[in-house]
Amino acid sequence: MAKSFDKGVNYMISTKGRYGLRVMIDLAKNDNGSYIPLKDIADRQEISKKYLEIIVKKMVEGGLVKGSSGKGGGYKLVKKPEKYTVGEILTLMEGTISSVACLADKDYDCPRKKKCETLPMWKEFDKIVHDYFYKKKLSDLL
Amino acid sequence: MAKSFDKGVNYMISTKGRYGLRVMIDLAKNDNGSYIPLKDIADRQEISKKYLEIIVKKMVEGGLVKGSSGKGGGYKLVKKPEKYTVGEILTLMEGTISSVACLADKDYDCPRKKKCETLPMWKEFDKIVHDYFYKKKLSDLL
DNA sequence: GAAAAACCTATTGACATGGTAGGTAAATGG
DNA sequence: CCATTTACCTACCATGTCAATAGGTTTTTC
Repeated sequence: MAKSFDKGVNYMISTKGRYGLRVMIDLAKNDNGSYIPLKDIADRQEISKKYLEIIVKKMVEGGLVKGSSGKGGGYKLVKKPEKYTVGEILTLMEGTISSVACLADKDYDCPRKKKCETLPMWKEFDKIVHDYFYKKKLSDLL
Repeated sequence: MAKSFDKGVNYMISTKGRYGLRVMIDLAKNDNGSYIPLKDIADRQEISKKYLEIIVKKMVEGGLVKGSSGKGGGYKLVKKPEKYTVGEILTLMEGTISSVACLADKDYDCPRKKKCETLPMWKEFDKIVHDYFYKKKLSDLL
């Protein structure tokens, strides 16, 4: 199941974000009111159920979805698809969506910020990224 | 010199890209026709010279700058600042600028591409990123 | 009470990141 | 010609993430 092209290199969005988003889409598309078992999602999405457990755990902790144990259990969305932004999903899964370390931690105060020639560009770019993903709704992907 | 906030997390742009860009800017700003020693750049940029060696090596290999050994040696740009795009610099330093693995390798042919609900978004986003960084020139940062 | 499901804990190998250390080769100025 | 300056080269390191796999426990329903 491992994708070799996914290894090593540092992408902005890892499998956590990509798979997480696909789980959300799957939950939205297959919503019938009751809980959807992870096995079904794993089968449809062709992702190992075991790995998805890790992904979905984060989504439960982050309040994106809720789970129910036992027979007839599974996962479901807590809001309507149009109420989720792709940005909030990716931020939860990736930790941050910032392109550079300097901007990811709001508390970090760079001593070079006054004279840094690149900071304005990173800020501008970060805003573009942020705007793109937070304007996009989960419902836009269905 | 190590920045704790820079560790572990996967940012789109690592120190290689950020420092590399700052070296380029430094070379552009301090261009007087002759070679600029790495020590001077390291001092001005407050980055360890040893680490910068690794960064600059990539830039030489990639043809962004040229170096000259011996006394009076150092590095210089091979083109005028307005002839460099930020995109080409970052792509060289980071390997790729693609946000997701699926799109980074042009030869990779995803078996799910037909039914993937997220692929169009990644493509759209990648284009935004690409356009942003390739329209921006090194000279825009001086 | 069996089955189905989430949930929990641990481990793994490979690799990137962000450096450090120490040495060799080349070119110049005096 | 030789000391100095500089790039250039090779190796190493600790830490952490990534992308999983493995196996067990709890919860719930039929």
